Amino acid sequence: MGIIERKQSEREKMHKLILDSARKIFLKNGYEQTSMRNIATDINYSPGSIYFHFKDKGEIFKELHREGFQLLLGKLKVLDNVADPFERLKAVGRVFIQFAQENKDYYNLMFIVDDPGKESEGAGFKIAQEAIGHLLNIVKACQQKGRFKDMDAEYFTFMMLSAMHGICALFCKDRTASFVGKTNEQLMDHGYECFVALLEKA
Amino acid sequence: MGIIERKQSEREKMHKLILDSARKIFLKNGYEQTSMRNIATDINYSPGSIYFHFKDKGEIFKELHREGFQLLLGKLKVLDNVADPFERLKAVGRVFIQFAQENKDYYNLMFIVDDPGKESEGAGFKIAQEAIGHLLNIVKACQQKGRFKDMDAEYFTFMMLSAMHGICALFCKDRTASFVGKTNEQLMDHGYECFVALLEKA
DNA sequence: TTGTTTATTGAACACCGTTCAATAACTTTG
DNA sequence: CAAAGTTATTGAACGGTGTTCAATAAACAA
Repeated sequence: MGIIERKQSEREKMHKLILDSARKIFLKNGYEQTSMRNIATDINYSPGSIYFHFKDKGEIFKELHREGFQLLLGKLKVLDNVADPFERLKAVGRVFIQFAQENKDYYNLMFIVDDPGKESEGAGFKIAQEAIGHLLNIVKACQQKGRFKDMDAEYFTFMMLSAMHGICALFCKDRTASFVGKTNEQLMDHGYECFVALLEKA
Repeated sequence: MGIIERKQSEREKMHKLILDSARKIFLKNGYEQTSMRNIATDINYSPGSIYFHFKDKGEIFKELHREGFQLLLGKLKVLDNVADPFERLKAVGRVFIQFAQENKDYYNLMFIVDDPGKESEGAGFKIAQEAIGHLLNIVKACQQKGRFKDMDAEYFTFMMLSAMHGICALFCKDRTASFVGKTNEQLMDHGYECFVALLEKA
């Protein structure tokens, strides 16, 4: 019976329609500045209708949150081809920062905006953990090649992530204005190269 | 005529009353989760009255934002006694992170919550710039003693700040759950020591 | 006492996320 | 085909938000 399948596909179409509009508006105006009515108006639907397809605003957030991580992970996966683990580590940082530059709003959603749902739960948490595990493995591979031998791998990974996130977070919140005469991109790129210079001496 | 002075002092008293209540509620529930009506109720005033003393919610934010920076700067100033610039630099980071741990909500207000007012403007911006200039000077002093000689002082400062902020931002947003079996404080403290270890080798 | 400035009020406006009874559209059953 | 049932959609309504503003009270100056 192809009827329930058609029903299903129509529900999926509606799901996608809402999500596409939400993505567009979320990434333009930010999560807080986007209302359910904005989305509803955009797709010519009633506000209440969205709640038939999504439990609440946080549910839409979660889906976009996951999207963002998949996008980032996809870009990081390419680096598996880089044979030397230290080169891979440095490249991860560069790709991470580039991702933030090119997807400022996804980045906000993923790392900065308050998680409306409960933390440490759901697919979003799992995928974040996957990303961290990935980074941790690279660090350990570096150590097996003799780098960062005297460091705890987990704390070192956390520190790496913090440094990269710090750069991106200041960028996303435009807290870079105090460095006059330098563009955001200059600060981020050269700032990261400073960090890499430290790594290279360790 | 002491009358206009009394008037003035009463206006200041009211200003303080609102600010005290706002601080209490902001730092407990967060900026977004605090309403003008919450504040008004707390001090037994009408919602509209607040607008006689503050332009809008963002104006209150700005004042607390400034407070936070003054608190932080006060703690950093103590470190002027540390003679060796590199020791001073390392201590700045430790104090910064400690500040975030002890004043999570101020930290949020200062570095994470969206600035409701226009950026790069007003006293808050000036004080932030002062803090950065302070850090920059320490970095330059380190360079004069032979450290970080091959680095650009400004980019290096930005990188330092990013690393510290990254640690604190992950903490403030509880994005640390993916590191199982470690407390926030452990991650922050040991993570920072990892970073210091890098600095020491440079 | 009258006029003027200053401070306070609370209703009102336009928005928000969310709920829900009503309803329309479509599918299944009798 | 008609009745019953399921599914999707609606828009009003609820309680909340930041903010404005005419009315008002209080304190001062003339």
